[in-house]
Amino acid sequence: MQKEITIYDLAERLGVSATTVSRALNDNPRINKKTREKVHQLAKELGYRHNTIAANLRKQQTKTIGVILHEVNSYFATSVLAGIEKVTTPENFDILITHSAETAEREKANVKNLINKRVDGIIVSLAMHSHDTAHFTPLFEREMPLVFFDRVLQSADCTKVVIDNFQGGYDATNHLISQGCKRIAHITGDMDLNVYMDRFKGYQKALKDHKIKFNKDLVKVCGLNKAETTQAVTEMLEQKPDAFFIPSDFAAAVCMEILRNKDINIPQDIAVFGFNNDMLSDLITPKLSTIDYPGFLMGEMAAKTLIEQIKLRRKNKNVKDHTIVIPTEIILRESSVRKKAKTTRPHK
Amino acid sequence: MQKEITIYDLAERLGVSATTVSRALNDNPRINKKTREKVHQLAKELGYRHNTIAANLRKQQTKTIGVILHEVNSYFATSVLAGIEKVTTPENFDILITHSAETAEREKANVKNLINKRVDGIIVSLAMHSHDTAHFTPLFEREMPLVFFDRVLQSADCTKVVIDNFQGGYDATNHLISQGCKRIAHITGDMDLNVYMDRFKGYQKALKDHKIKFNKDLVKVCGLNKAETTQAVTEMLEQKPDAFFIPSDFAAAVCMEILRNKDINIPQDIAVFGFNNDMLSDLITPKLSTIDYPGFLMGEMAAKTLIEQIKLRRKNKNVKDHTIVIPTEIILRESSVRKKAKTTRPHK
DNA sequence: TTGAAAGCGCTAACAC
DNA sequence: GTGTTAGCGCTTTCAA
Repeated sequence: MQKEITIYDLAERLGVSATTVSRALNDNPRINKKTREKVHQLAKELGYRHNTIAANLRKQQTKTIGVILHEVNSYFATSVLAGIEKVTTPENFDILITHSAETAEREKANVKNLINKRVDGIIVSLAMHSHDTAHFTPLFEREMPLVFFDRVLQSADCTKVVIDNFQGGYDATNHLISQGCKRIAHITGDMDLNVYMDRFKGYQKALKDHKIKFNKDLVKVCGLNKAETTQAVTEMLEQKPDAFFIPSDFAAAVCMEILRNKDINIPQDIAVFGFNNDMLSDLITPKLSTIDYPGFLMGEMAAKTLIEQIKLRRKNKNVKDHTIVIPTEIILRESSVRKKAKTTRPHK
Repeated sequence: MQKEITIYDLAERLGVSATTVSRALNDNPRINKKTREKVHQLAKELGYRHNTIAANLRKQQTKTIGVILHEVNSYFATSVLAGIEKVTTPENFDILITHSAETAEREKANVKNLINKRVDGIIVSLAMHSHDTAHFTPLFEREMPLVFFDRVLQSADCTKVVIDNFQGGYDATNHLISQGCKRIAHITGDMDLNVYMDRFKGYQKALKDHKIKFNKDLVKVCGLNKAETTQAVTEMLEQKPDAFFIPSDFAAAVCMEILRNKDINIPQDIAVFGFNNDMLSDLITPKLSTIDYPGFLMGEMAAKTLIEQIKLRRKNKNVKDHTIVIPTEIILRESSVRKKAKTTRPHK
């Protein structure tokens, strides 16, 4: 390609200095209105494009927020992203999305990449398999503005945005019990992650509150993908459960398919309860009861807090860490409601 | 934060020049092995991080590919992304994902942003509403390596990766006819887009080949989101169709829900046919017949071609534009198969 | 209101 | 095998 036009090219043609051009382009108020217009005019004519790279290098800031997601392929992920965008766009921050495909290795590479790219701050949800979290220490050392959301680092001293997973697990289980379920199977994800651990605790608490003895044979941990869920559900059926509480709508849908193939009636024979209120929970038959997961709101809160941090940091002020807990909401649909009138609610 | 370590800091401490440090860090072969090791060692100790921005400015290349998607929230989109990543990762290209949320305005802003960020090339699928495509001309002027995929600019002289939408539309319609359907409703998206136009042409051709007269009352264009699809389907029912060919799995699923609510039997009363082979097509009941859309392969091809272009361009060689057509595959499931044994296939 | 000069951190041409 | 020097394109003092 022909070389890109620079501010020097503009300056030369207009007989002014590059400084003036730069100021004019940035609408600096102390530039003469006429000069400014001339500059803008010529810039447009010649197809000048601001070189973000050069500006970033000079300004030592990128106005970019790195986002590390564990996966991108879900309604939840896109909701979070939308929530983040809602607050970054008006603030003129760009976002750089990376995903770790649930592996610690990729997560590590992403952290490194984002540091090298000198993002101004990072929003992260942990990968399923990232037990060794040493790769985050460079961020702490740099005092990089950092917000964990959803799947958070329990130990770390940093800002977190989470939903009340305990309450969600409790509500789901409590509801299943109210429908007469007594052998509630719980197929869930890695308990090292706060989200699954807390939901599990909620499950246990609800059982306890209803004097149902906890039975560890009814609990199974797996990757919650199609293959592993299929296996877990199939094995679990030997325990003769009368309900499945699977805190992932996708995995719950997989479970429902298996039950259907075996001509098991949902919810009469076995009730099913998911988690997330994903798009598909409202499209499958019977519709899936679930816990609404306000991804948009989480993204919004995370971005808002992060930008605050970034601004404080620029002023060299101290950031105080805190945890934001977002309430959940139970969504009752056909897959779990045995009694009374159906209480169906549309997907938001 | 404390300032980041630079190659000058390393150079000073080691009593060598910055050049040497730079070379050592980049594993330049003409650097002494011992020197290289010392540099790497100290870099690690001090937590040195390569400054991508500075390097990019200097090298006049970013090793980054911009991707403009019309939306991110689909199995197709993530498949494409995965396909792109498969080829960019080994080539050490980063990808910068933007989405236009189906609006021309956002698309325009994204193009501008990617130019300002000086990406080395761009892969784009058009937004539904981007009729005015003037915002792409800066890319052509710059001879920016550019590949359109899926939703392409019909007019433009550039490389395109598409699937055989005509064949897909033909196969779907042909199949429905073979199942005895005669009044096949077609609810589809903006016909200015090649994808919908070509599927529509395939639909027409199949009708013609079976001597079924084309009836324009059975065709409706809408946004294919939940609200618009609901309205379109509801209105269409007045035409008493015996099949719906809706070239979007999501919209087809919405349609099926409406039919279910009206106690219309699928496929006996009305058959339904989608497009894309999305995740959900295999999870809903009855399972949705559809056309497999090889997103992963498309992403792969697009990225491969783009990187070729980028490399040619660096050598100042000419790029010749071409169109790559990827074949589709019909997936027959319960929603459309009335006769014979069920031919169900799992989602890939 | 404008300009000169310096520098962000890196790489590469050229010299030795 | 290593160093000197210049420069990528921009912003920002400081001075006028």
